[in-house]
Amino acid sequence: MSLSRRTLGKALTPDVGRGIPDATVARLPIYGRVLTSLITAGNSTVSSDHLAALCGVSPAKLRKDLSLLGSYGTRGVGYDVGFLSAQIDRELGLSRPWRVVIVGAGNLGRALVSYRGFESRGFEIVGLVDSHPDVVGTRVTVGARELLVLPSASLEALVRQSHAHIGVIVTPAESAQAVAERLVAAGIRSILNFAPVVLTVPVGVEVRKVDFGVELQILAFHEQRRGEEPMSQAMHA
Amino acid sequence: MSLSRRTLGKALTPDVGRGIPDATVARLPIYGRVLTSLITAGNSTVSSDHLAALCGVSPAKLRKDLSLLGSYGTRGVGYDVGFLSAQIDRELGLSRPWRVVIVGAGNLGRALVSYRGFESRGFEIVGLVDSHPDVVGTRVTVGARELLVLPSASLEALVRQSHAHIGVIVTPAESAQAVAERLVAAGIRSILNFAPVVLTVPVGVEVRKVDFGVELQILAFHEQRRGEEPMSQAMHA
DNA sequence: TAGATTGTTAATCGATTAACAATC
DNA sequence: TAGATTGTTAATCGATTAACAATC
Repeated sequence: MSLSRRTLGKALTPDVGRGIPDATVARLPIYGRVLTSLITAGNSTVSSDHLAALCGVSPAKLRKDLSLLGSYGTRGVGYDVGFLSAQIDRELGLSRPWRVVIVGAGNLGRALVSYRGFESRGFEIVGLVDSHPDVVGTRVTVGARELLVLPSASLEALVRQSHAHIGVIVTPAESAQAVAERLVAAGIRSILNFAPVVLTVPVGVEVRKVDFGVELQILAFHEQRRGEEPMSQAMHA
Repeated sequence: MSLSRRTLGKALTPDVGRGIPDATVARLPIYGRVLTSLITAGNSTVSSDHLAALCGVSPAKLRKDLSLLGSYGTRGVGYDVGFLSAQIDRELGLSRPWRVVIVGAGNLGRALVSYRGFESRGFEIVGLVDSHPDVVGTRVTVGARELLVLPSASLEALVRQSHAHIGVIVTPAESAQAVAERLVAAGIRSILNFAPVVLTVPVGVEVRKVDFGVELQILAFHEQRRGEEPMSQAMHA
């Protein structure tokens, strides 16, 4: 009973499976975005040195990461940006649409709805719910479309009818766990959690967490550490 | 991450000679938040098993992490939640106030301003700027206070006069790099970047990045992988 | 003492890096 | 060919884990 349920699942499998390491997966979206901007800029090929610099990683790491997807480069030449971009998108699953439900229409929820990066990457926001009567029934514009804020009670129906894949929790901390349970019960197995709580979910459900407070605290830590140490080299504005 | 092996022979200061590992630092805010909720709930002590379960990590990892801060537990008993919480806050630098400037007063910028988790953790938002004439001059409420949206031109003055430590960039991708450069020139050395771009900053400036798109793409990856594998191994609840 | 739980060790696992042979 | 750059190797580094002696 002391162990979290989540940690139990991965013990016995003899990893012959050729999965991409998590650290690499976490970098693929960055490579993808930079490649997109290179395509827009009209480049046709790019070397690992150049791409790595644009992505803020070392060339060795970049080549290692890309080699895990396959041999998509040309020695002496570099990578075809369009082709590589397509391979990364395919690997990440961006070549098919993913339907997203957003729970919570506060400031942050509305900011997410109007965030252009979703639609442009193939994510479709199929619904937005909120429990606050003042907010229910109002509209939020998403690009060309308009989204109606639905009452909290219709969450399950929304998930089922839209066949949503991903639930985004943007509620206060107090309601997040209950929302997560309702999402899972309705069939959702991927959750993006913005509430400052650790969610407990059944094995097989994937939760990712975004917490501005945590990021700020880590910055504060480094700021403090810097103040403690005598300034060495560094700094040239 | 320069490391200075300097011996300030203080009895109560734990041996932090080579610094807390990044992976541990990233978890400290989570431990801190859970401890805060335990304090609120009236608990006085907690075991590593229990705390680990609440934080979603393994007990071994938790004890290892905490042992890097010092020996703050009692064998056979556990940890005093108040004391441990204070040690983590001190380690993270939360026992002193940090002043934050927010650049960009769009949906997301305003969501951040009204995010309670900042003030409650000792961060003070000292200013909010935006380049859009329609937005400049409007007000945003932060808890009890009200924040006036300042014009972009006053960014440098704001940073200097408030002695801000941290800059938060919530602008569109196009303007983010320019804003970063202005922040750094004005003396900021810690940046939290919400714009979907990789920022280039001088050595000594710390940048952390939050990107919802990246998180969603990683979820999509796992969702796809799950669909591909005929759940043979991998899953047993 | 007997039971509980920490702090630490040593082994393992995974990720990063430098170097270079392969090859365009 | 000569120069450029990938893909891969092997070494290193860092993080995780299981186990248990220390000790409350």
